[in-house]
Amino acid sequence: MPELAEVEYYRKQWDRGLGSAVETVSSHPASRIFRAVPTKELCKKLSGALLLNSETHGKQMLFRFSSDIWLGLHLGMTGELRVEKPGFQPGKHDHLVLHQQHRALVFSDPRQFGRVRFHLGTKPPEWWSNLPAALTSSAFTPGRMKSFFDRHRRLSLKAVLLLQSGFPGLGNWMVDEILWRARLDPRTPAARVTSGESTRLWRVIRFVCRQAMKSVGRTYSGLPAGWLFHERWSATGRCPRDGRILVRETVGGRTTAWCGVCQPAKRAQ
DNA sequence: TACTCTGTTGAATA
DNA sequence: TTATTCAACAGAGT
Repeated sequence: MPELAEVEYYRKQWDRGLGSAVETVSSHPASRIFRAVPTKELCKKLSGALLLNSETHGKQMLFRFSSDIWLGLHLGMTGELRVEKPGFQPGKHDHLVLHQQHRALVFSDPRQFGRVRFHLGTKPPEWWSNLPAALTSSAFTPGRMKSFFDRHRRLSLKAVLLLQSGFPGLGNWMVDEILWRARLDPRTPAARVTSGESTRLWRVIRFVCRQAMKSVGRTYSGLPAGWLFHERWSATGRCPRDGRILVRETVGGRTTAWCGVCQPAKRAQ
């Protein structure tokens, strides 16, 4: 379940290949992750190109190569990037492998919910430039968040925060963590959030994103004790604040854990 | 063995 | 237009 910090972790895996040329490319062209991408052309173009830099935006990754080549990757649910030894033989789930002289850069995804994009041009592709404001950037303002809530008034907070068009990079556990910290019931309709709660929520979003980025890793084991994260997976998980057994229900179509005591339901008006 | 659950995106449906 | 449901896929767990 790669969310923004985990995506950042995977992006960095490929950093070891920065400045080096791709010698050959292997791929499973029929794999779903390529969607409409012309794999033949992608392999041909990337062969000989230098990996110049990379960045993440929410759950999206963009790798820039010489000769105006851009490679966009999305890990979906089970995708991962890793580095293997030179001459690596791709396994069943290794859909795209960039072979360099001293290593192989591997994109692997058993369930094929991930996605590869490909762009040629002097400027970044449109699907990259048009991404919503990053949550840790100055462009993500309380006002912007409020107007997003206004556009999705009837949706539960859980569902709204999962919308990548408003909160790029948030995933299931991060949203639960955020709502727990902001002491808001995940089922609360976006329209019922008061301006005070909204401000609090905005601060918590930035806090959780920054902390998650600081403890970048595949397992999030770097997250401080006392976070909901450590409790929310098990059926016997308890609220780190008051020790109550967490409620577990499907909200917004996703398994959600919250504390019925410190995240009280709003009464009907 | 057969079933359920996992979690993200986007298409289909309401 | 907006909200909900479901399919895509593979594997781990019961």
